[in-house]
Amino acid sequence: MIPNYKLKDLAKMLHMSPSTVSKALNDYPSISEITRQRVKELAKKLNFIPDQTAISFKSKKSFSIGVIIPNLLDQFYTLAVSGIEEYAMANSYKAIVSQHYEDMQREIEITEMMSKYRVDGLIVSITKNTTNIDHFKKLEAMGIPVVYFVRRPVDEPCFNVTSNVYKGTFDAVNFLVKKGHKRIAHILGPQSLLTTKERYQGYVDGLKANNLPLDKSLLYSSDLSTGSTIRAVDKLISLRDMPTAIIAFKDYIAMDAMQYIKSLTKRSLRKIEWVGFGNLPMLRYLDNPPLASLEEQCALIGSRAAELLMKRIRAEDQKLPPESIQFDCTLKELK
Amino acid sequence: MIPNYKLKDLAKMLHMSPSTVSKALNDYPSISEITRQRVKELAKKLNFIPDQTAISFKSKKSFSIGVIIPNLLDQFYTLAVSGIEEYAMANSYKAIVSQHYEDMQREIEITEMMSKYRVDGLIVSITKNTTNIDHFKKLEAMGIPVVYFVRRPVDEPCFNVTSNVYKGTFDAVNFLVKKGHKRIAHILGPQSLLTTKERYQGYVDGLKANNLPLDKSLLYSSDLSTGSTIRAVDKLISLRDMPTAIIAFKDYIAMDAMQYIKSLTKRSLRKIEWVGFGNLPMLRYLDNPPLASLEEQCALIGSRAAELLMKRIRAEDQKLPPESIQFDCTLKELK
DNA sequence: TTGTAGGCGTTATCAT
DNA sequence: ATGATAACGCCTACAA
Repeated sequence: MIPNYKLKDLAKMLHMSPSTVSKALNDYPSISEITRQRVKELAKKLNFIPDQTAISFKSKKSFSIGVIIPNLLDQFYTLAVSGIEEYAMANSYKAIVSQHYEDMQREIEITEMMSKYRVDGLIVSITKNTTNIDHFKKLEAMGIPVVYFVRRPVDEPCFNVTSNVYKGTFDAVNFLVKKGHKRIAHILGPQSLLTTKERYQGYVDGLKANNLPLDKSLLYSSDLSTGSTIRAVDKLISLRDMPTAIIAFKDYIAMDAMQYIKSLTKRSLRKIEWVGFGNLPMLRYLDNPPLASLEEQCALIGSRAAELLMKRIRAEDQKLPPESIQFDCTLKELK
Repeated sequence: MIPNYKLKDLAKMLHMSPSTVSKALNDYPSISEITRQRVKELAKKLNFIPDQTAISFKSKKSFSIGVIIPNLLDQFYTLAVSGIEEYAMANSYKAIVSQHYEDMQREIEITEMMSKYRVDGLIVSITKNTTNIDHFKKLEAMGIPVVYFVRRPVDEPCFNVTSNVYKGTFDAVNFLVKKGHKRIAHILGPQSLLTTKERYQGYVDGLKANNLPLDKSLLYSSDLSTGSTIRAVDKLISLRDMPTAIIAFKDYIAMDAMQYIKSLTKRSLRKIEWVGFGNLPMLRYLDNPPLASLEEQCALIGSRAAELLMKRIRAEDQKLPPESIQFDCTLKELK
């Protein structure tokens, strides 16, 4: 059984006071080199590990950040979380991850748990149903900074890190036009999300830049569920003048849609080209991937969000002006 | 700005002592009903949140558990982590997740961080290169219980939760034999893993039960990397008497192998049937899934591991006898 | 350069 | 049934 030595124990062994030991371990300049060395040597020898709970208590910091995401099975979030964790660990912080599964009530409960845990800050990607963000505002009011990534509240200035999906969608339209497509549809994401509107605007402007008409019948929305995606696809393929290419809100929608189309007998439908968002690792396992995907910097988005949060945490109570960071998407041809 | 009320604040407002307030909030029987109510009412009104860092300090518990896994991108672990988190949260515990990416050195470092964080316990799936577990033993010696899941140390009695892959592989052989296969190969996982040996034994016994010879040339090992899997496949398909079916250590190996085979010109190879382990959600996106997969109770394995760990945490210093929990795999036909 | 003393917020023990 | 007090381990202002 390895004992848990305390400062006091080391002090006694070294015939010093606990404060001297503490200062030596924390490299206070007032401590003599020789003392510092003696202390550190013994600490190492005894495998002294300062009690983090005591340090947290004393410093009023938990050294942990909360992370709330839709779903860890979505590789976009898996990678983002990895980025967050990496950055956090490198800064002696730990991440506490939780999934809301698109349930706003759950999001609220998790947020409350996070405040009970006394996290020093929170990184969130809200649910598609999050209409109000009082729960997050409450955290901010308690002095716990919140940074959003990808999905963020509408109408509220906030700290956030996102992909430039406006430009991404714009690029996708250009790409498809160059490939000869003129009937380009777009399956939108949940209407409530800002990131849905941004893609939409990129789509509109992309068409305009190519002198293509905006045809509202080429626009359907999916709530991200497979069923909803299928309904959108059904609408699009029942058009007299079908689209020849479809830009999907994200890779998973493209995959669901393509799976569905494959299940249909009408083989010509398989000629419809797809462009998704994410360029997620799992695409490599598909026999028939989408034509292209807009690669997002998932892990980087996560780590920058963490960085931004840490900056706010370090700023303590001083109010910093909301900051938005955007990363470009890169269109990758997949076949 | 919402203030952080303390026990002392409530006490002052209620003209009571802090200890009475504390007892009331914690439902001590010695506190009168009326006092309890007055206290709770005010606490609720002021949104009083006890300082968890103080409670942790006082109680010498961090109320957090560490989780170390190979890689969050592997859906098996994603689901296991979800199970762990769910169980932890339901018990007012938080999970701190970290990935070792098969790097033993990293595993050691993470383990050390976890002890610095003073986690109350640790749940681990070791790396394929983890030859010694001194770092985990050290944690145990410090009074921090460790529970392994899926991948666990060889030669050491330990608390662990696994899938019954012996029976799973046995079932797979039976299944393939019933389908008419006689040349059944097995791509083993990393040799160091116990769970590799267990599958192997199930394979051997499965063949025996069906009066099929054990042909060592039908056995190759993959270190889980795509390259290594490809090399195993190459060996198998260059045999004069090729296998007609292959049992893969896990779904990802089957997927890598099938991708590789698809890239080859010899189309007949695509008739080789595959059986994987996991039946992971992403399989549904494959146009040509393996013939079958042995479904594992990923989330359940995670939550039971958490449950086991909590039991050990609650047992404090009393030594409990090592416990092994196994869940059956269920063979699912996928096409 | 080192030591002393007080306090962080909560809870447990003991006294009233 | 309630209150006073001490203690958890560490840090830091201040004293020596």
